[in-house]
Amino acid sequence: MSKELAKTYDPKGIEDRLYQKWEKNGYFRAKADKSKKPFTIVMPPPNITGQLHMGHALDNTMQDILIRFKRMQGYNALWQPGTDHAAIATEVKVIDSLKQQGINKEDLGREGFLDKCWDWKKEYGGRIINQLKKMGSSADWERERFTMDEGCSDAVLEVFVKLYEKGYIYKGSRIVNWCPVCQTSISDAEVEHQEQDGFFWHINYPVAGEEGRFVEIATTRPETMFGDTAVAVNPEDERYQDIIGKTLRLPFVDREIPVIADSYVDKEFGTGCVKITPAHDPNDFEVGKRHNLEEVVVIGDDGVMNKNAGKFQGMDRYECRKALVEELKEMGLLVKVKPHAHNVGTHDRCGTTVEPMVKQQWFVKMDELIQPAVEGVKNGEIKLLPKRMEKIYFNWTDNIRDWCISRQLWWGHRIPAYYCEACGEMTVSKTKPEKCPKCGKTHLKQDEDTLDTWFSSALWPFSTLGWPEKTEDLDYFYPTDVLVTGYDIIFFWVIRMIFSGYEQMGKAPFHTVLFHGLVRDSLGRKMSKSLGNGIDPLEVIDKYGADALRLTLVTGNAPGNDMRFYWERVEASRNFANKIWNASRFIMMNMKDVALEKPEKEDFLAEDKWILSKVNRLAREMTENMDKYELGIAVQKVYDFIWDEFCDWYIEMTKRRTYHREEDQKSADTALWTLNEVLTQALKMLHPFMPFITEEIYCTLHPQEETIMLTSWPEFKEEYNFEQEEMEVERCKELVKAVRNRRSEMDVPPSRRAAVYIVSERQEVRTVFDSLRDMYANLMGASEVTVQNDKAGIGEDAVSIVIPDAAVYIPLEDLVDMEKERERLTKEKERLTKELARSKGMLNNEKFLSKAPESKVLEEKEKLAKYEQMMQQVLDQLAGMK
RNA sequence: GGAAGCAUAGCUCAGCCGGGAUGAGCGUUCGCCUCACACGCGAAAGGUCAUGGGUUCGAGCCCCAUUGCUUCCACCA
Repeated sequence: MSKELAKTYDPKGIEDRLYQKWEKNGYFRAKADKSKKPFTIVMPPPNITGQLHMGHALDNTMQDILIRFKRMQGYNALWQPGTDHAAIATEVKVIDSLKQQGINKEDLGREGFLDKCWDWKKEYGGRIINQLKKMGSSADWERERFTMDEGCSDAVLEVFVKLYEKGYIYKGSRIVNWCPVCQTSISDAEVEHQEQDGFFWHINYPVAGEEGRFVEIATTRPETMFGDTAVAVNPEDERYQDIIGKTLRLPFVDREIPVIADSYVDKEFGTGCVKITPAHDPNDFEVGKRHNLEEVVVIGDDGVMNKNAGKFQGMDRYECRKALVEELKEMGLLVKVKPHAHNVGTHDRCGTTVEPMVKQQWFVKMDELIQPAVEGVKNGEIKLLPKRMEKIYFNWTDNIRDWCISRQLWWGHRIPAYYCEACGEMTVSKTKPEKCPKCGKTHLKQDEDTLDTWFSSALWPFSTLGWPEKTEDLDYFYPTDVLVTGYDIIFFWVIRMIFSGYEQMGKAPFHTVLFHGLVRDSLGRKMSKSLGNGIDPLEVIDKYGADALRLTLVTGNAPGNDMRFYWERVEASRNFANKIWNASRFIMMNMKDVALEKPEKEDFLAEDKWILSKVNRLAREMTENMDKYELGIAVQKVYDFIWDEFCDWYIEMTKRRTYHREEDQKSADTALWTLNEVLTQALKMLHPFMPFITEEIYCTLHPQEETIMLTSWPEFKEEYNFEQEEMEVERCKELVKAVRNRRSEMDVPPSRRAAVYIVSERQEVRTVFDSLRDMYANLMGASEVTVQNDKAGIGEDAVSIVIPDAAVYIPLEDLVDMEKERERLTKEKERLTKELARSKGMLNNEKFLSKAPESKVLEEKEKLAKYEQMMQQVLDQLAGMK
């Protein structure tokens, strides 16, 4: 009936084979179908430049778990995949690779360069997709999209034009973050603040017309002084009242600049005098606007000083700083230099210090657009998990600034703005206008800039479903359900998707955002290329299999928490895979040539009902935790169930029946049926976490079945709830553990069997131990088990154990040391004395009795009775020893 | 400068509604090649739940303060 399985589980070969089967059979496909409820997740599109790392692995594992779970629950589960063009990241890579061939971007021209980018996409865009497949991801790959494919590009143009027409997108001359290396503007979200050790240079600016009088300013960036168009002091700073309105002479360039008063200046900080450089500092820019100051640009796009820097023209900004300070010193204008640690904005892609610059750029006006996104999270329409992420979210929305969306790059969606070369009129339109609407001339030129890569990702939940077309998919699958992503892109992506969803679709793009943390190394450090401490998920898969990797990533982790990843944890996961493999192998070996029929209810033994009841409740607990997105808890439960309850207890309990099938075929077959049934259910519940091994075993176990992934998720059924049998078997387990413990303590060799006497005055207790004797006797190495109501016939040389409601005696003549026995019993007595004191203390406490819930009081009373009974046993035994 | 998170067994971490620290994996010790599995089986040792207060009949869990670590945000030149 079943085929043989290898002794140890080897994921190699199995995983690829199964994945091909799944794909070929179209199990991942989701089609709009009104008769079924949809469940949708859009995959955060990985960059086409990307290589699978642990972050992707975690992200995809979580999504796949949810998708597989919902699919088994009967939902029409769509996992919508795709890749991101990753504007700047890709452009940088392509430029680098061209450089290796001695080609530069400009030589190729825009068209030629874009061809190279598309070549790159063709070559590497599929790489990460294949890597995701190695993970077992059950995304609907036939729907794979790309942020720059035709549909997504159309969506981008549509949104751009719409927002422009509503006045939400504007072009303006504003201070932006400029990366002199990448030579493009970047958004605030792309700026990373890093603490650096710098200096505070105190410089004297001579007051015009007053020989020998100076104003001392302090700056961290002296090279910007050529762009100064004022010096500001606080209007209430009494030290400088007389100088407000006077004029200073800017060293080197001999330009005259005014001293102005502005409350932005902090009297306490530095010297209280601030040089104002509107063209190169965001604050100064604002001050400049208030005071109508000129904006003098002194640093070029490449970070080199321009002609406004006088004799320093042509020098790099940092070389200039050095030379300039040197000269100021010689001129006696440098008052002092103080070390000063400060935060410097750097470009998150290349680490270059960002240069604030005044530029003509495109912006999205955020204040109104963000409102529904704020509301949606506030009123619970969108839940962020864990909830603390809401604080981070609101912190950003409360301080929202307009979004700079234009980039001076070629790879990306080109801004659909057209300029008339004759009259300069600008037209924003999805397609290039035939002629200028103002002057009618036909020479129109498109804006050179492209859009921030996140502009297109913001539309991902609906652009991938066909928007702006009114498609059936869009109608059926939107809004999507859950977004799974790292908290590191909450600003870049999550917020922008939310406001875009509300604005374009009138509905939130998803109802839940499940955040996960970072995957760190064994020392808690971020995995990074530069540290070289990263673990490659593909290497893990190669060595231990995708299931082991997935299990490791999801075990012991709560939503939003970072985790540490190291090889020992993967080994533990691999061991678990092997454990299930062998348990299954064992069951199948026993089932060989046996035709199973569902037993009658009365055929089940207590242990069968016990495990059926356990797996039944497991189904409920798993579902509850999955619904709460507590994947770590859910997987822990199925793990414990399989290893502990099922393998270590139930399989062991059934061995006597399955080994001796010839003696009692019915009993053996009932056990086999139960083993098969429970294993099948456990496999189903484990499937979302470990899809490959569960599929392989399931299909071997049920050769007539095609796949586990389309079977239904187990549900709690009252008819399989056997509380009585659970209690009885648990009682026996306690007994077994107690006996094993004693044997081990006394160094009884496992091979030595011994008689066990169980003494209890309670009839119902004796009945349990009596009737279940066959099940547990072997597990505790008993040669025979006698259950009686007194100590009659038990020799003095027996070791004793006290368990609730009973005393257990094991005659072990030669091994018994009476002194040790007494010692042990005395210790037990002490322990019980303490417990009794605690319990009595509580029950004598009037306030506990009056205020605690009744159930708790009852519980405590039961405990007390139990301890009193056990104490009695201990005292009896001590008294009986002489 | 603002905010958040974390602090529980040697290590890495779980711990739902406040009700005996209920814990897991790894590691350690002891005993086992028990006919599914040594990637295994059985047993054990190991915890002032960071510190100090408070609320409560009762606190790892709630409140306040303190310390340490981590992270995010931020235009103090």
